[in-house]
Amino acid sequence: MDFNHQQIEKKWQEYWDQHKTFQAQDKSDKPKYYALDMFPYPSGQGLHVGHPEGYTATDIVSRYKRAQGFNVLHPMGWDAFGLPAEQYAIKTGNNPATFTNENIQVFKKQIKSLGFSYDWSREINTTDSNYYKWTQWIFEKLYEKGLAYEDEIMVNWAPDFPGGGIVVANEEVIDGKTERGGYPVYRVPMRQWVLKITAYADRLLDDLDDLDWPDAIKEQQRNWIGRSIGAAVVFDVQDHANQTVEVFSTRPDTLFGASYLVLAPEHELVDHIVTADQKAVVEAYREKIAAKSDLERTDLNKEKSGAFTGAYAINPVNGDKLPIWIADYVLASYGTGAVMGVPAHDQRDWDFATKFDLPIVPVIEGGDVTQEAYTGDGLHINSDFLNGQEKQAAIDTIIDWLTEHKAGTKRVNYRLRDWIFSRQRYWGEPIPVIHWEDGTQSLVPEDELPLRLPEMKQEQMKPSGTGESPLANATDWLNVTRADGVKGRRETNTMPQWAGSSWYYLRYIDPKNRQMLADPEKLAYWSNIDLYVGGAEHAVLHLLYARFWNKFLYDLGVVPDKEPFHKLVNQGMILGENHEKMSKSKGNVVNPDEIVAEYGADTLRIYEMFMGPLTQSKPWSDEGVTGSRRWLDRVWRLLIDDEGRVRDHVTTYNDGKLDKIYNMTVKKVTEDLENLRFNTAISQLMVFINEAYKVDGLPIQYMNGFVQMLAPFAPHLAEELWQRLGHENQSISYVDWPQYNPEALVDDTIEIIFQVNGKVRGKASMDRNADRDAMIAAAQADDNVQNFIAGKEMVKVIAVPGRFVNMVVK
RNA sequence: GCCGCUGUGGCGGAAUUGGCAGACGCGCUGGACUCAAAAUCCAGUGGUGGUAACACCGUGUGGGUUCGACUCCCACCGGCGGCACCA
Repeated sequence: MDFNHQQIEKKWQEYWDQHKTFQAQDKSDKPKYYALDMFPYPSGQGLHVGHPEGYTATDIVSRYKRAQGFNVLHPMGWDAFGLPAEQYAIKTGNNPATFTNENIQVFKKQIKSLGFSYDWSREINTTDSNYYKWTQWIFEKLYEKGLAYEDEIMVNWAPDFPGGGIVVANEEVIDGKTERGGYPVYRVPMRQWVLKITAYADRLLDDLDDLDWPDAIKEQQRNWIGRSIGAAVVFDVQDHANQTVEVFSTRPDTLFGASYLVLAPEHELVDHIVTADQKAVVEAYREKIAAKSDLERTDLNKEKSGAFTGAYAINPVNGDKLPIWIADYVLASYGTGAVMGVPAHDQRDWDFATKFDLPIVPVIEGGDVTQEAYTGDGLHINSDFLNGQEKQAAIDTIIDWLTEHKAGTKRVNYRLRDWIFSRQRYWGEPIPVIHWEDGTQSLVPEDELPLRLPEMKQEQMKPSGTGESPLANATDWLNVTRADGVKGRRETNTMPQWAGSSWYYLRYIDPKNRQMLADPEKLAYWSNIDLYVGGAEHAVLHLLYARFWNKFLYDLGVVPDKEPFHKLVNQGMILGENHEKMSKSKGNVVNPDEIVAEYGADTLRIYEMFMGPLTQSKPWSDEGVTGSRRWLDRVWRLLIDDEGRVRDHVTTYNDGKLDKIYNMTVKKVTEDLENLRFNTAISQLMVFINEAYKVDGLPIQYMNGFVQMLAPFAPHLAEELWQRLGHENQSISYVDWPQYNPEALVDDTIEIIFQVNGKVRGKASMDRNADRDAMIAAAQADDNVQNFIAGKEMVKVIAVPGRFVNMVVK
């Protein structure tokens, strides 16, 4: 008879709840282990089969670590601010808070049905004012340190976004479109809140080296930060004695090859230097550019464009007159917003110079600059004092020269921009700032935090579409008066969804603390996170922002570690049966609730872990699910008879037949768990069960050990078996992990492979201590080996005792 | 275009430091049980040839290093992901 998963799973989930089995201890002599999942956004869609994959992985590790004697912190919470709830609220008239809480309840029920060993007493919710009080507190600290500021900057404006136009961060723009929904993004100047993540650029880059993270993610962060080292070079402008143009170049050694300068169209100098006869051309060009979205400026428009300002700059190194152009291939937001055009040695400049017929002067030997730019190394030519030098030497020389002549300096630039932090939305943390009518600005005092979101009606929640936030409609909340009678208006923008998730891992450590973000002693005990599992899609959003906030909090002395997540693992995606990404439109979506109802949570857990390596994407298979259930039934039947009693062949007598396979299994499963190789661990458990079916007597000791090893994977079934095997009133969760006896793994005889010219021609069972000569003799005596060596000249014999003999013949 | 990952049976995937390729599971085939079916248990299952022993071929393609290569090196092809005028 098969086991009744519905009954067993309900029973043990209730047991765990009632006994608070998985509550982490705040104070303990045990070593700690902190296993964290990326907390979900509780969407109305409910759980997806991708969620349980990462959650099962951390749950297995958590259960394994508890059995190893660790005090384990394994929490779960809700990243519950976000646009979908607000859009739904606007559409239906629901309150986003109510709606969000309903979604959370659905998610929680689904997650609980999978039997994860979360410490639910530490559950957090980013939309809870007791939580976002501290999100606001961190913002205030950033503000006080000058790292949160308001500025008129070029922002990413997505006017078509559902529910009204919105500003998004650079990290949220993919191919000139919004990361969510794919709406076109335009660069427009707006007054917005910005966090100075660039102040941490070097540390964010350098500290990546010590992290145990997937290379792909580290590489993405490195690219995103994009540090480049070069020089700033200052050019005087002809006929404008008080104007200079500063350019940034990673190749200052090519300065003698500069034939023009290019400013970004938005560069402030343009208006000052443009000549009367070029003014119309420049203005027309700027208008054309302004109407383009980012996508049109990059992807769809590889052809260079630009306009001549009529002005000339003076090359500091040789006094040459260089025409100053504007062109949109130069970005206002990077470097100084101006470049020197060296067409001979930069492909972009070459394209531009070719189009506008500007001179191309080679200054490095090599390549054919009439065909394309030459970017390789070589000896400098046409370069006065740099002639004959190679690239690096020339760079050093020119930087010295520029510094000495006050015409430039060494300079480091980053691709990383400051984090655009304000959103024109209702459903987010209010930014705790007040704008006073006397023109000053102040923070909401710390003792007045949290600054709660006001309740709003459906129609008030709609953004105006002009960039004004809906909170501007909350008149009672909006207006404040100071003790001295000065009137003020609250900041109406809210924080982006990434705010709450940038520090949530800290709050689990002390979730109910009203005095501080978290108790320093508790932080010291639990830091750092030992294992963090989540999807790779957060490579440069959540993971970069969280590192930034952690470093800031570290500088404040609030957190003890300079990095939040020492070990990060990205689970692969679970694809549909047709090997494509699951999506409603493709009709290949699997609902975990159905699997749990029909086959049980243990089956889903085993199946998702057995599919393949955690980090790899792999397709779903309904037949694979039934196979996993079949195996659990097979385990059950091995031990339990039709009446629900332990079978007679489970015995205290050990005939030794399972000694080797049992000890091998303990060894392999333990090692695999340490390395998150869940698929091969399960496969080893299967091998053990196959062997157990072949013998007459099942030693109770081995069956206990097996059930313990099964417990992290299939906890409900394992608890039930554990109880039936005679362990009444005891959860398996804290029973010591089984040990193996290395001696049991060693056989007296070993199979030795006989090779001829590297090909296997025979094998024989030999004493494990057989020496080289004995092995070679045995090989030569083998009939089939004889067929291949007879009459041939023996060139060489390689023999590794205990393994193989290889005879090389000619 | 640049960077990272990846390519193994019909399918998902195994394979310490280079040392028996295909563990385990799915699927399929056969057998046992059954009046029969399902379920279960047992066995087989990379291809070709052979009754068999065994032989030859085989880890994306082509070369190389080695006694020996899925594993290391070079070149190329396909798939996935990221970045993409960042000077």
